[in-house]
Amino acid sequence: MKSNSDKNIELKAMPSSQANVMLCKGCTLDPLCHPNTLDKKTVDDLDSVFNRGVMYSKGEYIYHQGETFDAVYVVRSGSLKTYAITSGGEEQITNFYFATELTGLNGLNTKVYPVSAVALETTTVCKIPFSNVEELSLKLPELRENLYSTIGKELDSFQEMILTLSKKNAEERVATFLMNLSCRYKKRGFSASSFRLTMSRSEIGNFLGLAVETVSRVFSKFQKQSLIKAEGREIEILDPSRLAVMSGGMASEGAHAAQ
Amino acid sequence: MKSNSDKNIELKAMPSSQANVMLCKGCTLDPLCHPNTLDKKTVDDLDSVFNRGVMYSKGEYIYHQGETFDAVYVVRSGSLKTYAITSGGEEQITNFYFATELTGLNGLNTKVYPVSAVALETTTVCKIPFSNVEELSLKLPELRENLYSTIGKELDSFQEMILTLSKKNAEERVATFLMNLSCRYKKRGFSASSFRLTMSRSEIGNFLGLAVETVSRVFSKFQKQSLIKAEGREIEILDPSRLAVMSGGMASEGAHAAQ
DNA sequence: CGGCGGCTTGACTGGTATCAAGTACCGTGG
DNA sequence: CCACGGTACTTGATACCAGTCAAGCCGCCG
Repeated sequence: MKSNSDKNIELKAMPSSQANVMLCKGCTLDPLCHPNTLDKKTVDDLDSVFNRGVMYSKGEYIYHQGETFDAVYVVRSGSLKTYAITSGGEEQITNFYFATELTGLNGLNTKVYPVSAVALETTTVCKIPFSNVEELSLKLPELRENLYSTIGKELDSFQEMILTLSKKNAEERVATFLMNLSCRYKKRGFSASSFRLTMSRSEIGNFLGLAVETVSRVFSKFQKQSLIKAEGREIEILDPSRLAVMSGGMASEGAHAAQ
Repeated sequence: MKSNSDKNIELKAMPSSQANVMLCKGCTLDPLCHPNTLDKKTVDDLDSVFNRGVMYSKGEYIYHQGETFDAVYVVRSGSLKTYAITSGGEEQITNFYFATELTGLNGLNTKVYPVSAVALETTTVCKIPFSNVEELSLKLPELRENLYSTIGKELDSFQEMILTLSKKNAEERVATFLMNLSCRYKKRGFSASSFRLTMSRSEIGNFLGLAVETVSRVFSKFQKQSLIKAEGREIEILDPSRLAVMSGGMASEGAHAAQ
């Protein structure tokens, strides 16, 4: 019942300034949005440049694979997935992103987004033109530090994923995935043991390199073993420590998605 | 016969300044080493700070997993692998790096290298303290641009790897790997069709998430199909287009390791 | 010469994909 | 309100790819 949709409703009912303060707390690029070291004029400039808190419905695109890279996005509420279409025409999900996490950095190399980003539910994001990030990061060492750290987390996350895909079996992958979600929810002040998945079994399978049926079977098996309780997308982690062991002990830390 | 060891010998025989010029041409962080926009004093500073062209023998470590992150490294000749030791104590190779490629960026998040880097053959690298990269990137937009692009390539490379691991079978993985190497060698002015592997079958298997035996079998099969000729580590690509098709068409571009 | 590590090949096994069927759920429209 | 269709999910049966075990070859080095 810690679903983010509750959050969205709350958000809509609030004056936007208040919502900003609430959600930007702990945001990676907070200095960009609330630069207390900058003068009034600059702040006003920012306000006009940033697209703070644009709302997307489930299935709507934040950016498309192939589009020119010009901005990064901070998730303020909700969640999204990024995926690439392979030459074979299949979808490959590369990551999921939740509130406070930053997406879009992959465009850094080719200046074109190598993936598309789609909202998994009603989701709000802040669009931040990359030129501004660059420019401001020259002035604000704190922000620069955050940017590097965020990039590092994204790299870590991918490396962790490579490890998962090349060394772990189906059960270990699913356990890793659940522990990772649990960890990320906890960091955001939600329950670590009880949450609602915002993605389908099929999307989990795609992400983890498993068939839908396999994901489903593992969920069932975990349930029989009293590791979790799963009713549709509602998940309860009954035995976190045992699940952590199953995951190969690599579910912790800041892995998967930049915070 | 385009082996890098020839290169090393050549290098040693040359006056070091000349060697620098030759190898730094096309180097990602060239502006850091030859900053023509900076005054003489600064250049002298750089000379004292940078560790240009340190040589490592096969098996020697450039940096260790867990060490404090303080520098990035540009490979000048030879090659190296980076790997993490998992909680289960297994080795997971995360990438290979060749001349002109940059490694060490993964430490950006935790300020600690999440992997170890080991020379696969006689290898020279330039050690560049990250504080210098940061500092100079503030002054040199060109360098900053390069840095971002390099980071982006590393992200691309990992994403590509995730795709390979979660969607491709053994043959596609090996084909992808060979095409990728071919592409990278070509970019460096070596033959795209004929080269010597600097890593063992076992290391290829580890990297691709396959057993050694599987790698060996795929090499044999490719040979029977006249796709390649493989004599130990000496590889000749006989039918690049067919191999590219086998790889799932995703072997191209700047994927795998930052240039 | 013998030993050892890297590589190859064969036989067998097992985990996961695939195919197939059935159920539950949800939004839509009557 | 219910009927309907579609999607998401589950579960079972079967097939196959790749891992594991085992044996042998080759080249290198002590």
